[in-house]
Amino acid sequence: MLSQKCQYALRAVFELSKSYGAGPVKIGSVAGAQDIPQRFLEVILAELKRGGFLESRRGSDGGYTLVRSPQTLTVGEIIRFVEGPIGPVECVTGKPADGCRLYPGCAFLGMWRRVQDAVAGVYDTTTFGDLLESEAKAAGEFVPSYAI
Amino acid sequence: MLSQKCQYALRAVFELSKSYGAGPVKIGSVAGAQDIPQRFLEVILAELKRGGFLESRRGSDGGYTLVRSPQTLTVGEIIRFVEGPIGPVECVTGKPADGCRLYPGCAFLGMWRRVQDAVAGVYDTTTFGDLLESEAKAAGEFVPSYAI
DNA sequence: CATCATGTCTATCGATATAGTCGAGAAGTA
DNA sequence: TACTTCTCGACTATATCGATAGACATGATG
Repeated sequence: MLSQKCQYALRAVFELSKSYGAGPVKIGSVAGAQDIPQRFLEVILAELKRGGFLESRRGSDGGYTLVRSPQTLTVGEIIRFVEGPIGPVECVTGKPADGCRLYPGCAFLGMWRRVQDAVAGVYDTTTFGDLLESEAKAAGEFVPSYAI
Repeated sequence: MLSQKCQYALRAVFELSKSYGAGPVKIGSVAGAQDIPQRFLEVILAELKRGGFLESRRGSDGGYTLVRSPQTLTVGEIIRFVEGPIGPVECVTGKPADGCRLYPGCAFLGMWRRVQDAVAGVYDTTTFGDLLESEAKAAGEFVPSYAI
């Protein structure tokens, strides 16, 4: 399960993707649009900036800007930055010998790797550009039932 | 990331799979073979018993027995019992409206479901019988480097 | 029946992570 | 100057995790 913080980070980057190339977006605006506690979001955006994903400006007309194009920025990059390595168990995320006394003969290792590959495969092939498309498509398909 | 407890549970069931049909296995024996703190394992095995996965006998010659054949028992069943539903976020594990103000138009929903399907796909198609085979195979391939 | 070996139950504990808040300050803009 | 916005560091409450402890129940054995 991804942490709430990580989900907020993804939603924030997604929101900034919408305004890519259109000037800075204020924290309050992102918080409102994505339903994120503002003071918490401040912390998160500052981290993402330090990670090189965002730029910022202060003062009125200030706000945050996405550095790279949503078309090339993947969900996996953000998740790894916020959460650390992706994977179901420590044996396959970093130093494998770490405590696993059963390594490398462990019967579960193959399964863990299959899960890891499957998950990382999805996250690393999904860009924020893709997500923008998804949302546009969903909005297009959505037919409000105003008709009786 | 799966909890330590869940990994212990899987290793314990795996260990019991080895003795399926061959009488009860003591807690201490499982704990030793799989490197699990015994008092913690007691708690875990008791839960698995309550879940209907194991049977037990007390006294000397006592211990735990796997109820179903390793060939039909999947890893997914154990994980769900110990951890609850499988999935990267709450939106796709149970009641979806739970707080997600953006549901059902959420741009991430499709991705979450792809991840969930991929993960559950692996866990639900891996039986403890498969794991026994993996281990046997790994043991066969393992060539200790005694040769100079 | 006494005894020993084993599982069973309930409670507790310390450490860590999570989710979030707060106040003061720095840097832009008008 | 005054206002707006980001920035920084500290802080806190709560929950969960991983694990342990003690008392008890039950079965086998002699």
